[in-house]
Amino acid sequence: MNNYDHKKIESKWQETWNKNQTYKTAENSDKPKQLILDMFPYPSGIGLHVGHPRGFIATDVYSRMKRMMGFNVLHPMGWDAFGLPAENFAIKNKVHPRVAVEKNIQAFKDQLSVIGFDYDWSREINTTDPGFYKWTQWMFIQMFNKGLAYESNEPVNWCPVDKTVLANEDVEADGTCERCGAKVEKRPMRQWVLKITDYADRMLADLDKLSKWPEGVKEAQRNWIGRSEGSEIYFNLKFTTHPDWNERRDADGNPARLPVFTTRADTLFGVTYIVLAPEHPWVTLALDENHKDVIDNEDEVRAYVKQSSEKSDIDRTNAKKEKTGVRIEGVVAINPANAQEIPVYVADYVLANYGTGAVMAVPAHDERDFEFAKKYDLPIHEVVRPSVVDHVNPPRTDKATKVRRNVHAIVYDPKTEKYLIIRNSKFGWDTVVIGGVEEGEDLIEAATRELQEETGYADLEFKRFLGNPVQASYFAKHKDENRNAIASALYFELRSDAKIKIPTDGENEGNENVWVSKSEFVPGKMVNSELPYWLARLAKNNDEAYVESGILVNSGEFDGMDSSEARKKITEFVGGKLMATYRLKDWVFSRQRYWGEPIPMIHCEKCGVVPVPESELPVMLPEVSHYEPTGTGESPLAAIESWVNIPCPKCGGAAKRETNTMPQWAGSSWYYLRYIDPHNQDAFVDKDKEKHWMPVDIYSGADHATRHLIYARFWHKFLFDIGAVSTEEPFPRLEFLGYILDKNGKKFSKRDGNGIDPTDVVNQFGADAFRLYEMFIGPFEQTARWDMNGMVGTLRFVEKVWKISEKAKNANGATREGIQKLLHKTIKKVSDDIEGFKFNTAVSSLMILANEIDSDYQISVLDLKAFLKILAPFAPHVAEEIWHELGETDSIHLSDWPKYDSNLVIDDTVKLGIQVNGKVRAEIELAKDESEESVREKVFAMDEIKKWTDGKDVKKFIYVAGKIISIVI
RNA sequence: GCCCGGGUGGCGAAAUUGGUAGACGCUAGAGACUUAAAAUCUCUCGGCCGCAAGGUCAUGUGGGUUCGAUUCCCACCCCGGGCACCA
Repeated sequence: MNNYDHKKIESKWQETWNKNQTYKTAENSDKPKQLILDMFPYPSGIGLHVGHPRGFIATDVYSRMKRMMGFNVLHPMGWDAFGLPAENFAIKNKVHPRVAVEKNIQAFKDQLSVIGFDYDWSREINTTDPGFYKWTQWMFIQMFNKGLAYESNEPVNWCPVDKTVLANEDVEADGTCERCGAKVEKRPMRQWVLKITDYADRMLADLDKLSKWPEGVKEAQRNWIGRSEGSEIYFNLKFTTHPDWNERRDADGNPARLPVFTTRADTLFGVTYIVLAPEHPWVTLALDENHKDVIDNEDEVRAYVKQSSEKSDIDRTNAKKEKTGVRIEGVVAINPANAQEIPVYVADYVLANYGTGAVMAVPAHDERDFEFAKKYDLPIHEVVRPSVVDHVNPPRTDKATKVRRNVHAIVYDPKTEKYLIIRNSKFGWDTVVIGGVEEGEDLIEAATRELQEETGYADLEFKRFLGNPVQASYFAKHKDENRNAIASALYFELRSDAKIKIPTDGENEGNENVWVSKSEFVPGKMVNSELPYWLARLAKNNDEAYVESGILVNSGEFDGMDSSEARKKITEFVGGKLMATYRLKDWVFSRQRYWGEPIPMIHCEKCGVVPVPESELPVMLPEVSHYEPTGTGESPLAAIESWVNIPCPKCGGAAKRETNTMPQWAGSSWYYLRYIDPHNQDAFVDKDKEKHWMPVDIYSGADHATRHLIYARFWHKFLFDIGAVSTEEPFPRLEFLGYILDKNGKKFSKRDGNGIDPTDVVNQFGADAFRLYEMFIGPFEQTARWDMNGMVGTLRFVEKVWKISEKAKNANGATREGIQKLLHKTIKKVSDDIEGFKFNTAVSSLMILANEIDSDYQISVLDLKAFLKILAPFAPHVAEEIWHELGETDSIHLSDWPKYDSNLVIDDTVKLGIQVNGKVRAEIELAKDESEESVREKVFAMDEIKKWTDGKDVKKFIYVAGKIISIVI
């Protein structure tokens, strides 16, 4: 054997594998299947950097192992090539997008080819291929036929730079375009929209079944779908200036009424006004030319609506901004719970596209309403009382409950900055001064009296109440009854130390006045369960809404009811309905750009919207002279009259093609299915083949939690519903790939010029060392930093493998027991680690084994081959080369995965640490199943142990076989 | 603000999920080989005390449970990500 020369062996084997079709997926096979999938790349003009192959190498390793384990493996690759970046690249470089994409794909393939992947290239797909997008269009028509694709004229996100509409998912949280960073505007425009919200509940519920998805991705999807349960409640309107309007009825015979969505129907009695979004249909109606007489301050309202329409979304949705609004004069709403007449406002803190675009405002129990009410001086009515259950003496279910009024006196001494508490030595507790309110007493009198009786302090100044009462439930032992204490807190400051004398027996027995600092004046150190509320109100000066659940008050017959029960009961009571609403919006599906799938629809003057007949698919993307966006809301396709104007397929009359195209996410929503049957002309996938290969066994890729993975799940569920696929979820196991950053923790970017071309690294270190390093760099799902120094380590490892193979081959001896055992342990570990996507520790264990072999080369050729086999997925070229050097003629990658001998994996003896009082003091080698008696004897005979135990009492001797020995003295 | 992740040597990280913390790799230092350098090989490498044996502190911070805690519980701090005027 010569010296290790990666250039020679890598190109040799890549050519051989190609020639022999080593990795071709069998069309008919008795073997069990594995569909191992990467998120297919977007062939950008910049090319790949070292971060991209990480995921591809991982699935390559995984698929190679599975193939050797006897699976029929489908590990395909393809291109997601429609969409804005490809088009923008093409415009900038003055080439046709198709030409640019072809060039980019070739560049990507060149970069990938040197790494030595096991793709079956005969199944390559490309979303811009008419044979592919024919089916994307076909699926769109199926959605249209099921009513899931519809036209809408709602205001949509418009990117002024890319000159196209964006889906909500394409807009960043700060209101900028995800692609170009421009501020996104709202424009009313005719759009195709997919009714993804119809699937919201199922997508949410089925997340729970995806046990092999990272929790974070599922959580992001839950947030994105944003289901909240609540009630729709109807507020009738009363027109005060123009009562004739009160007689009007809608189509269902209802009077004018406003539906509102709320999650807090329990606070209905606390509603003090109604707020409508500026875009609310009722506001639009009232401002309409034809309804001039409905409200009194039309001009003012119109001005406000105009003003907020001119605000950007970012300004509109900034919670920190001060709230504004205008009262609509001449109309009031009727609270259905108590028939109270309440004012109606229009304010832009209410969003038109969430819920019903109208809210019932409960300033006492909602922060936003509270802020608005304070500003416009609207009433604040408490209807939910905070409620605590005493953690020391919780109420008993078998006892009667009595209600009692309490006062809590919070006393502060500004001079010492301390608080007064009572420390009771008899019961061992600290408490604030507490007392009952007696007949005919007000709260201040009661608190002042209690302070004097219990502490003697007589010169106190009452400052203020700490908000509304809090209810505390507890069991009062001395009275053998449950108590609901309605406690009010009163805040006092100490004026002077003047005291009166108090008796120290009776009720005061064991009591002692103590002044404590703020840090001790906290729940946990003191028994009062209400204390957190008092402290918060002390800090916030009572200037806060209580937004939690509690016990209802001031709510008529619902007083005393728990919030959660009241939500249902009050909704029923006022004839509302329980329902859920979603943050998720329907998917805006059209783009006013050239480089996308034409939407296969025809607009006929007579028949309306008619889908292109399926026999005429695909609707080919026509050639145009200008593919730059027009900016008018029409795509460049609209300019080609010969293409646009066609006879209606239904009536033969004059009709026009739809000129919008689909978004980039269309093809990627189902591409994985096409790999199964990529050349099928009659169906997007043959049904039997689909049944055989689906679901995808492993889906690996970067963070697309809220875009691709939402769309693809929705799309797949639709295909399932029309019987086109056999599973409800496409990807039962998702492996989330961490990014690779540069040495300084920065993302690789064209602008920073910090990209590292994998081809350069492969040229220098070889594909095998590169692959090993990409796997060794850290946990697969974790972000990693690229360090060229690390490449040295894996290259040394490959060279070591080369060296030990040659030495072992020449030695041609038997395997030493130590190596034998380690080999079998390593087989187990590598198998388990690859299965669990823990590639970094798999590589590490291979290194450990190589080091062990390197110590004396006492390994048989047979065992050496087993080592090569488990190395082969990571370093396919060098493993193949040595394999053939050892006389094999078939590919190592088609050989069988070694099995480990379970007897060899377990050690007969084991080294245990010996702890004395929790500290490791010595180490001992014992038989695996050594008896406790013999262990005890051996341990206490050891000098290192005698040193610690001599002359001491051994209180405890713990021996956990195979784990630890622990001595307590 | 709410919800997910995460915090371990100079660095990337391990640790059989309660049992000897720091495997494996990088960097650094010392040495061998060499005319020299590179490559390679050997040794050292968490902090502090010590010539050493050894001791002691140490897995973001502070408490707790336990014979024993990186792992479990409570409180808090920091970093990354998702959502956020969502009623």
